[in-house]
Amino acid sequence: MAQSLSLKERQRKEREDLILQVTQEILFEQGYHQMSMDEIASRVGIAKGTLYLHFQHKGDLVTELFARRLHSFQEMVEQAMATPGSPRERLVCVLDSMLLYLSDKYAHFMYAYHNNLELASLLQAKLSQPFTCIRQGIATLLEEGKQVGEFEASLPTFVMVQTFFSVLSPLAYTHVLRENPQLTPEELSGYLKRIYFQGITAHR
Amino acid sequence: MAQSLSLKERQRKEREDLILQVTQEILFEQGYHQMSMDEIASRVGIAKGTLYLHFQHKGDLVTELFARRLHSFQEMVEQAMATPGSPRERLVCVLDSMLLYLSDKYAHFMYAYHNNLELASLLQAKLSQPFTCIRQGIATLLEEGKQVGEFEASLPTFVMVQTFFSVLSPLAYTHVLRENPQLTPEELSGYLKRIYFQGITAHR
Amino acid sequence: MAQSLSLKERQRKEREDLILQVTQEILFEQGYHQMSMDEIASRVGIAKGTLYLHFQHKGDLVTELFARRLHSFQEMVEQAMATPGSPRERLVCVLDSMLLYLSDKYAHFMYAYHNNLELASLLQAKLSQPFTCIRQGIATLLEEGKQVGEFEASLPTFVMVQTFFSVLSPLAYTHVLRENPQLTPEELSGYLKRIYFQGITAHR
Amino acid sequence: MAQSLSLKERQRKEREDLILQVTQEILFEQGYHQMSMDEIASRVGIAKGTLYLHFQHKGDLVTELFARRLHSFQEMVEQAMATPGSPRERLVCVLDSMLLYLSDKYAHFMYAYHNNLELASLLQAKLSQPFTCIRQGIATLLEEGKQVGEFEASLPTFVMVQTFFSVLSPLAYTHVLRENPQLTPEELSGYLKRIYFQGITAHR
DNA sequence: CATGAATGAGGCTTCATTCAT
DNA sequence: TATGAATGAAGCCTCATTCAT
Repeated sequence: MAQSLSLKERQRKEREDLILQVTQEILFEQGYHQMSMDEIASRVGIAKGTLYLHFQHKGDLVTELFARRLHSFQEMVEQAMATPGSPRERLVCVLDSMLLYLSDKYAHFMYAYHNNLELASLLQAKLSQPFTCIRQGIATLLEEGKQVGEFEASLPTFVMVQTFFSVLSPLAYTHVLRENPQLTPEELSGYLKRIYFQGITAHR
Repeated sequence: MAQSLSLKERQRKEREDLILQVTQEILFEQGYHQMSMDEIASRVGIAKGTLYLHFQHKGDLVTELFARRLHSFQEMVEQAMATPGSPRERLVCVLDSMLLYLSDKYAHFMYAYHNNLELASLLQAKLSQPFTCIRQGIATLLEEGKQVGEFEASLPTFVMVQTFFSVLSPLAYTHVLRENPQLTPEELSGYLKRIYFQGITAHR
Repeated sequence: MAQSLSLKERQRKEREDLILQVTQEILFEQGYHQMSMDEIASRVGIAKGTLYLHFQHKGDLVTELFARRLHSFQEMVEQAMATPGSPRERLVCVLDSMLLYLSDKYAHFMYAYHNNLELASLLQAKLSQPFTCIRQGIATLLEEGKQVGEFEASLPTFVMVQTFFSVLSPLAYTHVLRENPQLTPEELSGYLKRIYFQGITAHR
Repeated sequence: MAQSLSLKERQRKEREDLILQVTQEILFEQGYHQMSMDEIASRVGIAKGTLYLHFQHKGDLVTELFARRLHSFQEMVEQAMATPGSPRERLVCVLDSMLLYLSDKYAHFMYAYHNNLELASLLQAKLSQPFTCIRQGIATLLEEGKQVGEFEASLPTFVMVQTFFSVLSPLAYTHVLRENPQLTPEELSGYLKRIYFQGITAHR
């Protein structure tokens, strides 16, 4: 009986994941407004009404998608941030985590997020907290690096943080990899790190 | 007679410009989907049907807007690229032009472009050519810089090009300025150039 | 075995009564259209499918509710009609019963009925018979009253019947009580009887 | 030109009237919720979207219908109330107006209003003012009649007002006429007035 | 019998596009 | 050429009803 309940629960979760996966794909292909509930249901292989048993509104579907993805993203980053080592080493670790994350299936999601103004209002509420946490963590690492002389103290931290995210923007990252198939993600990651860290290193 | 036609032509062009200007504004304010033909016509001060005498579809309106803006953007960049000086100096010149461009009224347009996935399919065809030209120009400058030892030769040029655009992505640029009002565009521009050029400078 | 069946029967009837009671409440609170099968099931504490074991359609639920209520209403009225006394006294008795009925919990049901056109088509078939019986009984009393000179003979009986129901229409009755909380149902009942009976009394 | 504009205006108004007329009919036949915008458009002979050029929401359609009908109803009643004569005579005049009103095509509308709880919330805002005015006028006449000894002073005025409306409730009125085709509206009106006025007349 | 997840028809509303004037 | 009323396809969402467990 408990077995059976847990089975149902599992199946429900599996379907929810499938719905979110399909949502992610269509969102990537077509954007938020072109994405229709009909098409999601049809691709998942369920009736339209069934979608609404899981998510009450179209917006909730997308909000939940991003919330879940960002949550796992945040966990990954925070784990990397807790690695022992110098600020620079820890920042490298964070960068590696993020690029690794981007090179897998979730890149699609980040791509959609960074390229759709219309999602902003939907998502801001749910997403601001994890984003702020992550940025704050990066900022702390950068300031520690400034104090030990690793990073250039005359650069404002928030510019360094923004550049950190710009350099490895999922848009740029996935675009480069798509256009240059001979390049491995690791190689690209190496190049980007070199540019970024050399760019912010303190003058001798 | 030819005079009269040319007058009509001029008036037609003026109205087209006005339509595109209004389109740009609404696009920035509301995004592509929310932008309605009704509102464009109403703001321009013409009837909705008249819009269709100039642009056959809503999509054409936006496509043409971006094509024209990108064209002037391309001209500006090419002019900067033709400046005399070392590759690095010319690249700085290009960067300055671009950031100047972003800091004025046209930032709106770039902002909308970089934030709306739905525009991508509409625009890709018309925009690939000028974008490719610009990237090619940057790539040439970077390779010249590698040959004279200014830039790090072991970095693939296309990574350097992509990073060039990432660092000054209008998304990041306008975002930083909005969040940090005490920062002038010139200061931000200085920081970004310092990071980027130090990042790609050849190791001594 | 027969005992067990009868137990089951009793439980089934009890649940049906509960379902109808809940239906009555929701109908009063929200109207027919807003009333959802989900909410009925949830308030009753059974599964939605179970509702359909008792009533095949949403409409049946309401039809049956009204049929049962009208039936008990009819019984009450017929009992009052059988009271000994003059036609006028017996009519007063009927009126008292009806107003008493309206002032208790069943007013809800009458209120809903008199205020929802959408129920009309559903109910007409099932309700015409008891309504006709009641009207017929009132008509008989009125005609007896005419013959003994209590009521004005020149008024058509069916007008007197209709006016009888109009004056104590549950809509008006509950409305007046709601708007004038200082008035007791008994006082209101007294006023209405005075107006009605003085209105139909034979001229001297 | 002005002619042409006025023609367009007239046609627009004519169509609006037609839409409201059709709305009234369907409302009477089916009730508010069963009434679909599709059916209205189809019966009027226009496209669904065209409805929305005249009325922004389904609710507005009904609200506007009732507002217009009540407005003309109110005007008629107020005119009757201004007639010279004793309170009783003026009240008779009002009653005649109202019953005349009910015997024409607008009875449908009153029927729908008095029988649909779901309309109440929609309409209350727009309708409370004219209704209150009318009731207030009736109340004033009744109180004048009490002071000159025409009407029974011991009856609360608000009960007399409510009974006034109950006796000539459109529901009852149209029902009686429908069931008794041999009865003319004038005859029915005479009977109802006799009952009502005899009912409220002061005891000698 | 009881359950409740799944269904899908149907309703309201928007808006790009057309076309008669 | 300019207009703007009219169109109707398409989208989101609800909820009565069914049926496999």
